[in-house]
Order: sequence, then C-alpha cells, then structure tokens
Amino acid sequence: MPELPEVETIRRDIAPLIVARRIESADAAGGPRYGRVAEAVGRTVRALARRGKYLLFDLEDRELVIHLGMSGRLFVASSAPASPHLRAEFGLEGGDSLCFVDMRKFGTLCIVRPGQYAAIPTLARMGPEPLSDAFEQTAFVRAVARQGPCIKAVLLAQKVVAGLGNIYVDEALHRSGIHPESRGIGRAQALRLHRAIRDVLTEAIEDRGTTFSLYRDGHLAEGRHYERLRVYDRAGRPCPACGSPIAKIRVAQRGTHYCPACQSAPLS
DNA sequence: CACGCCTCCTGTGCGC
DNA sequence: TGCGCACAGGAGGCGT
Repeated sequence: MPELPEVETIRRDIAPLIVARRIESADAAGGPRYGRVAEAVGRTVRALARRGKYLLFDLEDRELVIHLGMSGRLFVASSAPASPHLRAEFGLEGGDSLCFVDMRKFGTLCIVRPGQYAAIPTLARMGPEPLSDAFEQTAFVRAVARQGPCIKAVLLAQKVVAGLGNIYVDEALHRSGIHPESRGIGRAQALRLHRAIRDVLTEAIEDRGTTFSLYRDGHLAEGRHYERLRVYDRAGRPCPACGSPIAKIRVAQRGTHYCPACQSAPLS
C-alpha cells in the first residue's frame, strides 16, 4: 500500500545511508520474481530517485528498480532480520545491509540498463510527477474531460498522473467533491482535483505517510497520516465536512470510500 | 486499441 | 472456541 508519500518518505530516509556506498553482495530469495540482483555487485549507489511509486537506484551503468507493492519494506540494518519474508539483501561496504522485506510478494525488484524500462510498462508510460511543474493544469483538465473509464480508474492507472493509489485517490476525490464513478470531469472540478491531489500528497509526506496496516518507513516506524484521513477506511463514520455517513462501494475492483452528500452522483 | 476483469500472495478478522 | 472463508490491493496479462 505504499503510495507516493510513503515511497518518498522511504527514499528520504535511506538515501543518506546508501548513496556513495559500494554494493559488495546481493542475494534474493523467492525465485525468478527477483531476477539478476547479482548485477548490482561491485557497483556504487550514486543516487536514489523516485518515479511514481518506483524507487530508482542509480548504480552507474545499471539501475535497480524497486516497487514495494502492497507490503514491501526497505531499510538499512547492520544485519538482515531473521524474517521469513526477507526477499532481497544487498551488502554495503562498511558492513550494513539494504534489506527488502515483503510479506505479500506483490513487490518487484529488477535491474535494468539506465532508463531502459521496456520490461516495466507502467514505469515506461508513467504520467507526470504530481508535485512537479510537469503536472500541468491544462493537460490534466483535458485528460480527465475524456469520456472513458471512471475518474477513479483513470487516477489509479498512473498515466495521467503518477503515484496515486487507493487511499489518496479516495482522499483527493473527496476533497474536490467528485464522485469516484464520474466520467468526463468538467473544467472547474478538474482544477479542484488537480489542487486536491497536490494538497493531500503534500500533507501525507509531511506526516511521513499513512500506516493503514503494514506500511513502515525507512526506519521501520509508522506514518502519522492515518488519523487525518477524511474518507478512507471510515465507512459509516461522519464525513468531516458535512457529517453524513461515509459510504463504501466497489469501483474498479477496489474498496472505495466517499461521502454521498459532498460527492454528488455522476450523471448518466 | 482500449477497456475491464482476473490473478498473484498471505495475514487478519469476522462469522458461524 | 475454533475453523474456514472473505478481504485487502498494484500492476501485469489476457480476453472481448
């Protein structure tokens, strides 16, 4: 469940601990899912970047790409934990290990040539970073105006905007008063949604992410944003804006939380 | 081509 | 009390 704020928090936590250090060993347990980690050995971590929910480790002439999936944790420890869910371990010069623990195995890890993302189609076609200038209002308004899949599916697909998952999609739609099953969003609502996406992600980063159940930051601590959620995991409880009970439905195969009073039903 | 549904995975929590 | 099943979901993949 790590989404952009959680992945960014982990990036900031572990970058100072690994940048400029050489990888001296690499081990993966879990079969072909985590292939070719040995190519990291002997290379130095030059930088750690993030694109959407992907972490990108600059290893000079290689790039290590990690997606945390539902339950992935990434941290630096003096020795790897005795966890049955330890999927990969990178030994760093000086004795520490970069550890990847992932209970549900939804996470992925692969090594590619820098910028060559053909094997990772979602990353290859990733939309603009929502907290950068690349997230332009005009392009966003045009993209969500199209009569296609419902707005929740559009936001989850990573193509129009990067980094949103189930929690922050529900939160951004509530803040902008848009029903999750709406299609063809008008200009005024699209601009409110654009603003809401930036606001909710910024606030969640300030809170070091949302710990709903399994998420931990780069120091294995919980995030603090859960208590500030307005709709996610709040079915039946009062909407913080109007007091109506939050509803839970199924949209795009995802549990979807919204306020029936604040987020008007889509026309159709 | 694009949309929508299925699948993977395992611990948790609830209902009977 | 204990068992068993539904549920949680990001993204790849496949079928329509």
